[in-house]
Amino acid sequence: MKRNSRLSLALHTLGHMAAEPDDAQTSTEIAEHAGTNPVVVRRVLGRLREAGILTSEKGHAGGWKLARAPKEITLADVFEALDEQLFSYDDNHEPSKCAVERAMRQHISTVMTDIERNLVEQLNAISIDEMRS
Amino acid sequence: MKRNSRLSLALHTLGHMAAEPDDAQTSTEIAEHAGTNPVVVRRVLGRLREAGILTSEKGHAGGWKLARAPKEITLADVFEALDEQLFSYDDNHEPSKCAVERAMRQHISTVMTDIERNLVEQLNAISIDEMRS
DNA sequence: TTTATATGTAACTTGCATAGTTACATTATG
DNA sequence: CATAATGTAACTATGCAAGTTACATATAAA
Repeated sequence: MKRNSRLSLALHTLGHMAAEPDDAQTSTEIAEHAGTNPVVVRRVLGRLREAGILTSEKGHAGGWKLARAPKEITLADVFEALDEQLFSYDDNHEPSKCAVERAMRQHISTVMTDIERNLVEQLNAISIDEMRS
Repeated sequence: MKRNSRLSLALHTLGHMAAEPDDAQTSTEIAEHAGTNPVVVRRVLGRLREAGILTSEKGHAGGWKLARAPKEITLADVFEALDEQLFSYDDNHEPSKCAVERAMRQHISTVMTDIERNLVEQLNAISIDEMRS
């Protein structure tokens, strides 16, 4: 697997779960289907659980399930749960002493914030359920 | 320096150049001001040169200059020159045998393309010149 | 109550992208 | 010719995410 495949893995898995919301799936099953490792699956799905999108049960007959109806889970929910940085611009700078640099950052930041709001709006309009077809 | 600072370095440098478009700056000067290394500067600015945004001259009294007026250089030009991946979603997959996965990818791709067009449009409306203040 | 089977998670390895560095060839100016 | 700049190859250092191993914990079934 390459980099930044968390979103990919999450959506793929949620897509399958949306088709059969009552069947629990184990991380081993999910990992085999997705061509990765059970621990990686648990790490990614763990974030979705923390966000209230999935539930997990330990032990015999345990596994992972949707925490609510597929129609009630939007793409924006998933993005936020994974804490995906949508843009590659590095925003974690300490304050610069250079006025030019500060001005540039400010401008970029404004544009990015604007675009991000726009994106989240669009992502919120799409549920996992309607993404399967 | 951390990761993905190419855009940051490029904009910062272009900002200064826009203020004094006729003064050539050496990669050593630029590196010192930006707190990095001359070779790194040459690598990043080299991309801007390939894109026709900057020119460079070797030898005594050489250095880097804007290739055209600051008003004619947009944020979109810079983004494209640096080949920045705007979104973190990994799109470089081989075709999947799983229909659910293909459907998810298709949906995401549609949303991303839409957002990206929107972003480029906004970036094209902002020139380096007007970003200084 | 024991056994099998799941998650949760820490600790480590691996792979890859980027920054940083060193060294040197090339080129242009004075 | 000496100086000072870019251009670039080759290497090291760093950081991050995926992948792996190992094991503690929890739960269901035998």
